Amino acid sequence: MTKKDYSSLYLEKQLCFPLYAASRLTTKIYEPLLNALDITYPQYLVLMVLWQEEELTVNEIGSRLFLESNTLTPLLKRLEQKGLVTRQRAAEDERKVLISLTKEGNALKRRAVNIPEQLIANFNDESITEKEILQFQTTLKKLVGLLSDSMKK
Amino acid sequence: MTKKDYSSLYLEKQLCFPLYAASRLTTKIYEPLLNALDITYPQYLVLMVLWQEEELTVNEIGSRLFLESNTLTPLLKRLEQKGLVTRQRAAEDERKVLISLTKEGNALKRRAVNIPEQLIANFNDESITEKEILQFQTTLKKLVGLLSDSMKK
DNA sequence: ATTGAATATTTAGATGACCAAAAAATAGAG
DNA sequence: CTCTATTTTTTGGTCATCTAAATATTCAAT
Repeated sequence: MTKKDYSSLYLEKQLCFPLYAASRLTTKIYEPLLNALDITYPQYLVLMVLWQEEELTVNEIGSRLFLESNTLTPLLKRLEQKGLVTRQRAAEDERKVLISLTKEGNALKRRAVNIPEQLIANFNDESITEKEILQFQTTLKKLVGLLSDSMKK
Repeated sequence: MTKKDYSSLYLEKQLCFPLYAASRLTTKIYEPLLNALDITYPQYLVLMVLWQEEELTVNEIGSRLFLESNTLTPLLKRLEQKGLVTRQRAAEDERKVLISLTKEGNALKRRAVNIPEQLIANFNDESITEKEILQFQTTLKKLVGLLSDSMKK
């Protein structure tokens, strides 16, 4: 009786677990900076989309973040309550809900603009080179593209 | 009046957003396979830890997955309800709760062992080479190590 | 015009992740 | 030995994510 090889099930061998861990840990790193703006990380993502495009429907925001409208609806309501966005049915097609930045939502952009550099400042670590990070980012984006394509099927 | 540069806030420039997207998308890819075993992705992670170590305290599981006990407690209760693990106070230190696999929990390992290869089979894509994935995995692990170190401070 | 399919959003219910605080047990200092 | 501090887990509350189902609007075909 030979023992079966279960090494494929080791956490260290998998890609998915470190992705899951890295995602949660990076979100945590953002937290103190986002607390200062009184927003959460997913809310920050939605705002980043809107800072680029001003007015979008719920689904349009979702397609950029790979989120469905049922996740976004309550999140957007919270952003509306904070006075950062408005939600109104589109006149030309009342199925759609247009999300727009308020003046306050737009103003928050100026307070957020320093966040990326503040994070990078925490990471002047010699063990990972700039070049390695860029390569990593390239593969990561490819991976996201592949995964999202394979979801559509 | 010159316009401020907000390009640092573009989603594409950041590392955190694609990590977040990749994590969620990979979890989704696992879903149909895990549904067949009647477990969720975080439950699968806990089981993978236990398949390697048989019996651990709540905190010991948490340290491997970067999760706190307040996240694990309800999750472990659900695994207990499914009959996959047992939870009992340690005799030598009754503050600790020992989590052990049941016979069923151990048996599930045999049904899970094919999951990794089934996933890889979906990904015979030419746009990413094996070598690139290995490099990616290396950097990802380094990143997780850095992030978790920086949390401890 | 009316019916039926497709599209867009919302709601409901379950799980999970996080913080803060409480509860329970142990360890340590005097 | 007792009191306080520490460790470990649980509880309660909020937000986020997912599936499935409900609602409302638009479009297409007859």
